[in-house]
Amino acid sequence: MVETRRRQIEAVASSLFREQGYAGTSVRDIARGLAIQGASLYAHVASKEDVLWAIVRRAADQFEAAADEADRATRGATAPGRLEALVQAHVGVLTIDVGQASVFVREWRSLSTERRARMGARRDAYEGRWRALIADGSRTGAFAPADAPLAATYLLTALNGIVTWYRPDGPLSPRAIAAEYVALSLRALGAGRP
Amino acid sequence: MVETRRRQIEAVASSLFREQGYAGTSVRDIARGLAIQGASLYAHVASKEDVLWAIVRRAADQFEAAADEADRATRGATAPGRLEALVQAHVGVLTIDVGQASVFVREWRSLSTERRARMGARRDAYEGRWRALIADGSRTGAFAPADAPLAATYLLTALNGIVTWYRPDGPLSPRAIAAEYVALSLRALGAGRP
DNA sequence: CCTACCGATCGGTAGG
DNA sequence: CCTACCGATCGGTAGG
Repeated sequence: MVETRRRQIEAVASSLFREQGYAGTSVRDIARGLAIQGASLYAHVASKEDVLWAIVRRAADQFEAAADEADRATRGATAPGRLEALVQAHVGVLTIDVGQASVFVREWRSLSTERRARMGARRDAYEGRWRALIADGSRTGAFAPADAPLAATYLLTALNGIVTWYRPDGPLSPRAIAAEYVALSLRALGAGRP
Repeated sequence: MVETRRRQIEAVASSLFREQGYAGTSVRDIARGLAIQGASLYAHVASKEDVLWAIVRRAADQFEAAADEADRATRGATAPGRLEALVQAHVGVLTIDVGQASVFVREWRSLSTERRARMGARRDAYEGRWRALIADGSRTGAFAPADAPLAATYLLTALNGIVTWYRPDGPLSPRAIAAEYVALSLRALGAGRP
């Protein structure tokens, strides 16, 4: 099960990168989590950075796919309704694998220059969806007039902050968090409940 | 000027820690920024972690002092008025030295176990001020009923996100950012302008 | 603040 | 996936 082993490596690496950062985690730390020797890891991966890259790419895929699905499910709805779906989608991906999400949010800057630039572009495009939706809602009067790019950044950093405190065994379920964060975000934009 | 040299070291270290993280920054990186040899740094500091500790402590001092001042200046005011002052104070400290603030927000977890625990307690007490103010405003009806701890976390992570994108030479002044973030935060809590 | 140096650890390779 | 190993770099010390 080559693919399964890769996933195990990435799962162990995700949680270590979340706890200690990419630079603060050694290849031997990751190997220890799999009960193998450090050098044995290279039977499965080409480099430490490849592991980071795989994690960050998969996370980006999931955020984009969830946003696509939210867009599709709310086509034609009002801006607040579409934003609600987008927030729920984002919180869902953040909480379903908080290690992976944390690496996407905080560790992508440790990528090599070229990969960092490519992922930066993807991240910017993703944030652009939020900017566009907020600008659209401001135009139609559904949201209070605001600096759409700044409001998008405000919302996204508030949401992404979830990776710093969320624990699956904590008192708040992902659904409860999403519900509160939807309410806070819609109000921040000056909209009532959709 | 022993004290001045320490400050120079901490300034260089702050911006490197912000860009590369604590673990991703070597003692020699810091020394290079001061045009001295790596080993020469130890004429001024006891360890790499002492530099991190000094930066994080100073930042904590400044956030607490700014919040004290905001509290004092708005004693007796409504919860929205007091929150406005608190947001302005927080954004002020974040932007006046974004390198230092970034280390406070993101790198404090790299402290040794004991120091990390001490700083965690200080950070929690600071967040407690926000929780208390939000709970107070919810009680008096100035804010929409909400989970006060969760709302405080939402606001603070949105604000702290400023360290990931703010540049002093960027298009938005600290005052402009603070004004927008006050409006977003008050609306998130269900309050109009104070 | 410098030179010279220390043991430990880093990411990674060779060859099974 | 293991053993054995590589050169480079790490934080830090000794002794000026």
